[in-house]
Amino acid sequence: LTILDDNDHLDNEDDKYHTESRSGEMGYSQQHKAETRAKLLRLASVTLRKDGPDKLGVIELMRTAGLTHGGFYAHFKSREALLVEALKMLFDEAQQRYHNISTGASPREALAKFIDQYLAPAHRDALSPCPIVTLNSDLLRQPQSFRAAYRVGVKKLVETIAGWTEAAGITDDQAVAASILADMAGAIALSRSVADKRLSNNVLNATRRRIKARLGLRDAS
Amino acid sequence: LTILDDNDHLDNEDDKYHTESRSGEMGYSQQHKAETRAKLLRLASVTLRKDGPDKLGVIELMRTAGLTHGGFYAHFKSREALLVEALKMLFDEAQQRYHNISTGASPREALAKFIDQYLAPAHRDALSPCPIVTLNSDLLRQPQSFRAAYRVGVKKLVETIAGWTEAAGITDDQAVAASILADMAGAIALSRSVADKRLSNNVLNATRRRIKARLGLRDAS
DNA sequence: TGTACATCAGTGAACGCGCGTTCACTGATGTAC
DNA sequence: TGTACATCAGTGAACGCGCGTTCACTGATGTAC
Repeated sequence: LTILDDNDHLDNEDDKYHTESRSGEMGYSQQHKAETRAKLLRLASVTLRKDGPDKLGVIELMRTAGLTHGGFYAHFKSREALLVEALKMLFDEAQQRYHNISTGASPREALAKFIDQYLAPAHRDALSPCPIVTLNSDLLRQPQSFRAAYRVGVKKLVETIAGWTEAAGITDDQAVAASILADMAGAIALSRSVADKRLSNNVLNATRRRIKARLGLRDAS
Repeated sequence: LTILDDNDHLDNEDDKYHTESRSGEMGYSQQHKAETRAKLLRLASVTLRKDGPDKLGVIELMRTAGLTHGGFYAHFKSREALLVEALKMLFDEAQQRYHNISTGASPREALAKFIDQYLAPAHRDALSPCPIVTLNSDLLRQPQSFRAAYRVGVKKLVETIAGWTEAAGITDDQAVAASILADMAGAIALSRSVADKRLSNNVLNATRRRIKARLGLRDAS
């Protein structure tokens, strides 16, 4: 009878699955559609981050997802709509990383961790997860819809950082938070365009120490 | 006879023009070819700066120059070669602007002028003449030839700034010069992605004051 | 000076290719009875 | 439970378009005699 209980349990879960996913629609389930859309967005955001907005193609995306290109328009109004959604996803992911950094940490710890991670050589050498680093030059070349989403994303990130500095009793000035982000993003960008590794590392180190000193944070190295 | 003198003068200029321009070649003059090439590069560098590397097209470029697309290959080996040349031109122009800033000015004056101009709201609101601002996100997406030229260009700019700080008796550390450039380029990029004009201006002002304080320069505002 | 010839920047058709979008369709999966 | 029907995500041919590059050519401008 324990087995039966188990079976019941599984049946219940299946029922739950079906009622939640099939909604009142026919044909493919809404969950299935949502999963496909999520998959497309996930793939699109990777391409957007890696190759930029101009290289994000509908046909290539669908092929990567194992689908044919015509089906794209069941999920997105246009390529531009996809671009905006993918960009929002990149900013949401950044916001999530900020959230993870600050969870269980004091504001000062969060700031220090954030700065250390951002200005680590590993960040320079990898595909940056930060949309500001990967996409700042694209801002003025893209349509208004893209710019608007970008600006909303930056605003939220700045507010999160300003929240930390305020909670740490340093300052509630958003311009300080914004210029820290600007300074760090610029440092990553420039460290990438310096061939000399020693000089490149020095740029990151100098920036890290300077920002931390400015905020009254201790620097380990 | 004054008229004759004038005519002689014109004739002489024509002769000069012909001997200088026709060189030893036949058909079109070398000067004519060089002028066309220069025109193409000038137009290409504007497009590169404005619309980015991916939007710089051979056919569109030739049409803008009033030529047909086939003739392109008399001047450049490939689109990629054009891209690299156009990029070099942008960096050369930047280097020229740096030179103009420092002519007839003390190192400290040059630094102050440079910082003030770079972080002016006018820079944020215009198409940036600085290749770092306009192209930093493109670096990792473009071919090696592009990256190499970009890195050479940045290196020269950093050396020029380091030359100023050294001559001013501040520091001979290139990492300081590089991180100033990074800070400023980042500030312009971020000020553009902040919708709130007041906050955007504050980012620029905060960055300017901070950099000047760091270098021991007086700030007018 | 005048004429024959050589050069080569520029022309424009053609190449193979990829793009975003549309649209008539198919077929797996749901509901209704 | 079994069967008829409806839905709609996904298919794939087709659309007009633009891309970078090649190539046989043209014709303006030079040199040679």
